[in-house]
Amino acid sequence: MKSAAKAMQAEDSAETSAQLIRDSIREAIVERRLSPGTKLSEKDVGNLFSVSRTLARAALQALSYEGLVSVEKNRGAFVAYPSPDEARQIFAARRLVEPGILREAAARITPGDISQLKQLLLEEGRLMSERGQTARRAEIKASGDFHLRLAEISGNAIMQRFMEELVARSSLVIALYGQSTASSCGHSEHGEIITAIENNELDRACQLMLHHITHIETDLDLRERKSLGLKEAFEL
Amino acid sequence: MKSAAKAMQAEDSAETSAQLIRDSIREAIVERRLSPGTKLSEKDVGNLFSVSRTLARAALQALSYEGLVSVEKNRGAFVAYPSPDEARQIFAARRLVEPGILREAAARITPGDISQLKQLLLEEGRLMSERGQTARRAEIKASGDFHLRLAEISGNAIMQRFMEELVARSSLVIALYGQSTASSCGHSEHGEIITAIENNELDRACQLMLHHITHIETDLDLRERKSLGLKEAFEL
DNA sequence: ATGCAGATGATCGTATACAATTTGCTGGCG
DNA sequence: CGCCAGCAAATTGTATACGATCATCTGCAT
Repeated sequence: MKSAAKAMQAEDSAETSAQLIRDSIREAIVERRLSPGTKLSEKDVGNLFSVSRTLARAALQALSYEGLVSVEKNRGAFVAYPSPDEARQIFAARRLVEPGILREAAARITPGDISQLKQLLLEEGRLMSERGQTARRAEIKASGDFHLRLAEISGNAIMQRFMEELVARSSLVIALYGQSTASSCGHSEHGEIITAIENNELDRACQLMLHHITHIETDLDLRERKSLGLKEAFEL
Repeated sequence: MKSAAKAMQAEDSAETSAQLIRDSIREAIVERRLSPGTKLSEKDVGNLFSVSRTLARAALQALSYEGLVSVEKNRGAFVAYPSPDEARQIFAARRLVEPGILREAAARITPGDISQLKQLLLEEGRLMSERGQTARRAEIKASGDFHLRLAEISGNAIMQRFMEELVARSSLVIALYGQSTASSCGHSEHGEIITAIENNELDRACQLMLHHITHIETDLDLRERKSLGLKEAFEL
């Protein structure tokens, strides 16, 4: 397999410090430890990770390219506060790409992949029944990982990166507009998709995926929340 | 229309210097004034734009997130040199998303959009018949703009940005592996797609789009070129 | 002559310093 | 009493400086 190449490349690039900080902050955002709109000052970030503003700034810039933080000139960086319209676009994008990814993945999937996905599902179910914030966070992550794993199986690194961005931003949207305190993702729907793939019912799997994404979106209340600044109030 | 909101936001963000540099370099890459593999040292870039290494570095970082330059730790930044496999993934991604974008665009397209697209086509045709490097460059840009304009019409900013990345990287791939010295994009195919949209033959338009993308890819010779370092020779 | 070791130069990685801009406060004026 | 001008503090924008890493070249030993 390609583990050799990957290891080589990893050893080579060696995750520069700024990337580590970026990953930490991203994880915090996706797991909802950081709320949308929170200010991320360069100094604070730098102090928090014991680096200079230079690296903090680089990390924040990187996150802004992923749409997870928005940097405003001369004002600073903030955890992104996606507008309802942005939220709709995110889910529209997922509806657009995920069936295609699913098809590619189904064409390349191995029995090993399937059992791995099932195990992921089990883990997800276990977390759902647990109580507590940490379990909730882990559940959020796990439910996203299902979609990410599918993208990985598809073998297209570009689509995989794009999906990572979409899933991360989806988590932000759900944090903002989600109502059902319960699971963000219909857990059972993931299972149905897997069995559809197993049975080679590709069209049905795609249908299920579409419904699944729409289902997540339906559980949102896409009304303008808070007033993240008068600016936005007049933009729309 | 939304020009007011856009102007407001533009006035607000005001394109920081690093972004201007990034845009300049990206344009140079897409128009093939910069060849894949060319070294972009921070000092040189800084001198060229009369800024410090700080800003040059930021611009190069940004371009690396778009996949147009690759930065190697402690070695520097280079214009990306996509591998054949990467090239295939880029076109696979386009086949995956462009039909969907086309559908969205067709649902929202206005007569004004259509005439604008046709005008773009005319311009493209005019450039095709011209000689000279500058005409060739303009043609490359115009043929990409067709796809970009479609994404813009679709009204999904996220997909639009993704398409911008894909089109830019496609240009790099064609620069590397393209054989037909002639047009990168079958010009006539763009026209057929538009007429299909006009006639509400949506399925046919998508089919044409898929063939079009595949046609571009077919005109490539996806064999390893040059030897961008023995490193890569052993990675695969 | 060939091959390895150490020095040298260039380039990147990171921190710090200074300039520019914004924000919030304070004080005077209508 | 409210409002605007102007100052002060904080934050970002950019440049420069220093340390670390890598590439190249020289010179000695084999």
